[in-house]
Amino acid sequence: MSQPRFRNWQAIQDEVLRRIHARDWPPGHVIPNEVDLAAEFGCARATVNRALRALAEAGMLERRRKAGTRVALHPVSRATVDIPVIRQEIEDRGQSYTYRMFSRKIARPPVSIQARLCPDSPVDCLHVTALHLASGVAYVFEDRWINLATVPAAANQNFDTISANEWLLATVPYTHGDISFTAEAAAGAEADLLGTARGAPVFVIDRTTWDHDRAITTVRLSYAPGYRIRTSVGTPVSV
Amino acid sequence: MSQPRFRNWQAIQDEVLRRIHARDWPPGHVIPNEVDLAAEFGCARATVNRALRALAEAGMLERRRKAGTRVALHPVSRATVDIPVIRQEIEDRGQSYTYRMFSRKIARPPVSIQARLCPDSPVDCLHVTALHLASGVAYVFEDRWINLATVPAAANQNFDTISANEWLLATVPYTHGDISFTAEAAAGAEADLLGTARGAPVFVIDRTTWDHDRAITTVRLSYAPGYRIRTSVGTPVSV
DNA sequence: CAGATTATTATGTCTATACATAATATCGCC
DNA sequence: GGCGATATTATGTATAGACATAATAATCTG
Repeated sequence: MSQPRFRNWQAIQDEVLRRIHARDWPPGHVIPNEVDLAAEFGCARATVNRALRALAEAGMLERRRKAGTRVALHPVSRATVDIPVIRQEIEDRGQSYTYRMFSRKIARPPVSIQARLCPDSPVDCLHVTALHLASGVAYVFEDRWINLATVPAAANQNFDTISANEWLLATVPYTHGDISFTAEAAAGAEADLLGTARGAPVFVIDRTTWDHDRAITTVRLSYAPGYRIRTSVGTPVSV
Repeated sequence: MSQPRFRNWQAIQDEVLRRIHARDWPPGHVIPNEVDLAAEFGCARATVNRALRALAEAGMLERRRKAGTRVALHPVSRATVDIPVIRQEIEDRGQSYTYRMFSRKIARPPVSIQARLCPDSPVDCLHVTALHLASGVAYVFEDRWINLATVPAAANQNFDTISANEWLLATVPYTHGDISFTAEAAAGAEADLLGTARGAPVFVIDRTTWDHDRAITTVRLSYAPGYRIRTSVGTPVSV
């Protein structure tokens, strides 16, 4: 029984997926170990490892040392969402980007914001509100607090030509961030600026970013009606 | 100048990230090639490759053969969102899961659904609506069409005890899917079932899944107010 | 000089081997 | 039989070397 010899890791990945789909290896099933698979596929163990590791990252397999590799019981859909810079997002749609700042002042943030930016002791923050427009039409309203203890340089920026969104990305590197998506009712001023009725559903992205342990900024982005985040799931099978 | 010798790929990843954050390597900068970095770090090229590949997958670097590796110009936040089975999601919150089916009938879907499930020629589909409850409270309303040409077995399932969501995941493997997130106004029956006012903002997930080129199902999940998808971004630095 | 061909280069990957590490299984002891 | 020490096992990772591949740069040719 001379095997067709799977020579690259994608081919092995596809074959493993095929067996999962064909229920040769049903959910929960412990699959053969890397050495055996390498022998069966006629390749090095490192190649099998590469294929299985990729499948584990995609959520199809669960791997534990000594315990082995099993087919995931709950095949969660693991989608990767790219959240681009707003200017980029608009220009990628073939529309022209404009930007209008509405307010900019230094203040102590409300406790809800303090909890995220400076949980230990309140510090001065820069509060900026602005609107991003696509071909002249309101696209997203930005309500941002910048931690001046982490980013003192922000105090010297007036943000009337370049948005805080872009300035921060270009100036202040971050190590990690929290993001959440919700559907909320458009509040007063927000609704007016987005050109929608009060109480209309708006898609909201809340994001807080840090540089190591120091919070940089927290922002609420409320998108005009019709906004949709698209993504896809699925193992990168060469269909 | 004896280097500290970076012996594992995570250490190399951290060092590369440090240089990016420190603006030693600003956005757009072409970093040294793998051979040089391996020499500098005192490790094998494969180890450098592992570190850089991981950073490229995270969106921090852009790599092209021959052209080399450069720091990403637009550091898009690449977030991975796990979309679990609904029962799992509710039970993970420590709440009890219940399920109520509302309607189930075989019919030709409307054109908007046909476009996704059977673009070539209309086929019979199973239309199921149901409500998932967390500790007795409405959690998410499910409006699903199942392609009977792809999944004929679904016609024999009444879905009164097990939800279509779970049955499909356990029975029909899929290769890939489209997902989108929107904020929409709760429509009539939907609003009543979710226990919210009509027109109230609901978070909606639309998903269509395929097995290779054959569409399996398309579903609209509208979540009760307060629903929030959380995720995080950031390179896996060992902070 | 334009266009086609060839050389160069950096990443992509495979191999074989070795050792590290975490988790389980087993054994010996009380 | 219960419990702690030890052996075993599968994955995780590092290494040096090799060849593949894509994209660019250089060169040749009409």
